Amino acid sequence: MKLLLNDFNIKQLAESGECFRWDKITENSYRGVIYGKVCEVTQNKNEVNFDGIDEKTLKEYFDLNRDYSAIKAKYKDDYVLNKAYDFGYGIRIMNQEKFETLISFIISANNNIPRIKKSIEKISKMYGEKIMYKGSEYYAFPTPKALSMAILEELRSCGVGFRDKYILEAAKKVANGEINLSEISKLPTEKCKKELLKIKGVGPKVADCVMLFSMGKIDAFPIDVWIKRIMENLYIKEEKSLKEIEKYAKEKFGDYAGIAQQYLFYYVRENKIL
DNA sequence: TCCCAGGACTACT
DNA sequence: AGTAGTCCTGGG
Repeated sequence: MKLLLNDFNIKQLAESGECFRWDKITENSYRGVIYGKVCEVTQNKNEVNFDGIDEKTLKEYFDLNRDYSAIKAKYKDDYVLNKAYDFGYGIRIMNQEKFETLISFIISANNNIPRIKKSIEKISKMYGEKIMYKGSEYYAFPTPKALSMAILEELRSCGVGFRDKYILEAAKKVANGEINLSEISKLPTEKCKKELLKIKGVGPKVADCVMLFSMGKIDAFPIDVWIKRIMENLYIKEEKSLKEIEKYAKEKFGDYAGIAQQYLFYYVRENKIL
């Protein structure tokens, strides 16, 4: 299926750090394992070809119904943000699967992106279903039930380290219904966050990432070390606590704080500024 | 060898 | 309420 898209760049998305299951195939094509299927995206300028996934799912996953240019235009007086928008052109806030996002960001704590990706691949291979695509094997991210039956030592062998117990506990809670992620996602952002924080291994940053990248809560503003640095150095001009930075960001960026966050993050990280 | 990585938990005030 | 110390792991 071919679509003409503005504000879409699969390369930027795949490397943005909000998703972990996209890999480069050629210079302009990427493959991702999403919603239990393999999706191949080939892009030439604004002409984007999708294979493997239906249009409805794609529009949901890539947030294609949102007008990013209109949102960016609201902040045209913000010099830093505009630099970030230009640099990260094509980044969007995706709607990924909730359970996968929860586990992925539990793994992300005090970790780095290459290792996070490696761990998720291993977990999928060990507990997920095999998918064949163009003659290659891929593995879907496991269901809560499948992952809840994992053995701790096995999980540890996926390179997740001390997070093994958090992953297993979270999977069990989702599998037995103690936590219902889709119900939680219907709550307003602050209440939703409160529920997510009940899960061990989920702190403020991870909860915000889960809400932003899988629950459509684009006002969520995850604060990692990079975002802390950029906010303190380029906006607030002094050191602040995480709570104060969050308050400042939500006042400054409003309902679209999460979108601003994602561009700012990509901008500072890729340029290694600050 | 030590240090760090998109934090969170624990154990203290 | 707020804050040091500690934590798997592997790449530099």
